[in-house]
Amino acid sequence: MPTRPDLAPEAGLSRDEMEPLQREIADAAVFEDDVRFDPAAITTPLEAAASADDSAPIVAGVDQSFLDDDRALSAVVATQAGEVIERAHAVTPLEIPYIPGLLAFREGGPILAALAELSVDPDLLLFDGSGRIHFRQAGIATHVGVVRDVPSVGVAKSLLCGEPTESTENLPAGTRVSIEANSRVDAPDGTLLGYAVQTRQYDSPNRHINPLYVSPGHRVGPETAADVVQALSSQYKLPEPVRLADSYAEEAKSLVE
DNA sequence: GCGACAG
DNA sequence: ATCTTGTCGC
Repeated sequence: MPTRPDLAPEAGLSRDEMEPLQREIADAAVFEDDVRFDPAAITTPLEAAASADDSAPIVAGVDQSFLDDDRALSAVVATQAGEVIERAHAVTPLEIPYIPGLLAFREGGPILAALAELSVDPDLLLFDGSGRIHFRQAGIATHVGVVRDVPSVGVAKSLLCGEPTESTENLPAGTRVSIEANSRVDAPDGTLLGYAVQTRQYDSPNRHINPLYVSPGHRVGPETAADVVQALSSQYKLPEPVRLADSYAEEAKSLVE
């Protein structure tokens, strides 16, 4: 499967050009497993401690922080068998504001720049944001996954669109609820877009934690996407590579001016 | 016109 | 996303 630099998310396009481009992305995307590694081999440090795998899949988390009103810092943290093997970041100017549905055009440039700084090549990319759970089935995880032709997963903290098939209030840890397409999504009603995944939950009856909204980016099906996120979320709500990218995005600010 | 809306 | 006080629970 080829990379698609021609479909890169460029800020500078008009809105009337962005949306058709997203439909092309969705057409090029593969929303089922097409990976060259064993998803079951993705582990957390503790589980992997026994064997310091050189052959374990490389999973990278990606996240952004902001320096000004007009510069983004994108951070990538690559992990293997639960250990950090490389970190990279890039600072680029922000060209457009945040618009729901068009996030990839705001943050895609910085992300591609940070990925270019990475020397290892990841087997799987985890993004802070949606994949197929998107109006045109082309969230930032899908867009970057297709452009780079790397398996990817979207991990969002809130739901952009789509409809949970049952209540997602106070789900027990380890459970998931289907998210299906509704009228706001460019797919037949009822299409499985992803899952609300409860990676952590409090024991107490009052306070509770909201689920993550996990969806295929590219070359990963919804079940595998949810499985991988659960496998990588041991101690905290967010999967470890995303959490690490989150804190590195903050930490790397001091390395800039 | 009104509501919904990742980061 | 970012800012920031207050509150809950272990």
